Amino acid sequence: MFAALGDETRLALVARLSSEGPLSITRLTAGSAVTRQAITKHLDVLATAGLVSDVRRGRERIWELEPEQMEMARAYLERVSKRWDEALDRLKQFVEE
Amino acid sequence: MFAALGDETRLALVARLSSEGPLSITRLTAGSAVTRQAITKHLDVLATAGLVSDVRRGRERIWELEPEQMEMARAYLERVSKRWDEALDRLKQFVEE
DNA sequence: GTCATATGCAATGCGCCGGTTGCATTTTCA
DNA sequence: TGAAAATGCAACCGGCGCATTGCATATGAC
Repeated sequence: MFAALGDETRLALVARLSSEGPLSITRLTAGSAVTRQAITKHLDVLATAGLVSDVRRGRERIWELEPEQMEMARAYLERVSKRWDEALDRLKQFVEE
Repeated sequence: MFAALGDETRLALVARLSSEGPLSITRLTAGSAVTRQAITKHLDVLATAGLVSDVRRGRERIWELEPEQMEMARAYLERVSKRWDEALDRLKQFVEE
């Protein structure tokens, strides 16, 4: 899932969905430099990572964000940083004794 | 920097440094399935992303975490989720009016 | 000084990822 | 119904990312 966010185009898609709300594929393509097919593939990758989901509406396909997964990633990074800080504290204590 | 975290091996390295503290290359290699050279390259990638840093000590090279960058990533994810929630609230209000 | 340990450097190989192109399919609207 | 709009499907391709191997270099221990 970090891998999914690790591509410039995909991160841009997430950012756009975040600020502009649910959008169709063509709308998303209009704001990007690459082909509609490329956008579709990127959206599929994001969907596999659980970061977005889609809903059919007529002949178009509306994509929206799915913030739960990002929340998990956020919490993970927080845990790692915290464990590291604690480890450094222990190290400091050990040196000072 | 999400790309840096988006590789299994690299994320494992970050996790190990987080829990076990500063480690040398050979120590890190011992816990992994791949070659020392692969580990070195992964550490270089993480360093370029600002996630780790190294210090020479005698003939070995000690790597440690650099949590500031991870904190920035954490904050970014938080902002994105928040903006999204606000966007949905606005949408809901709009529909209800 | 010599040997083992820890790391550095370089060349190579291969698979996957990101992107495109061409065409088919579905849905809307006049 | 028929044309245009939105999307789906499939094949193809170039490059970069991950990993390995072989050898060179530096450092510590005896």
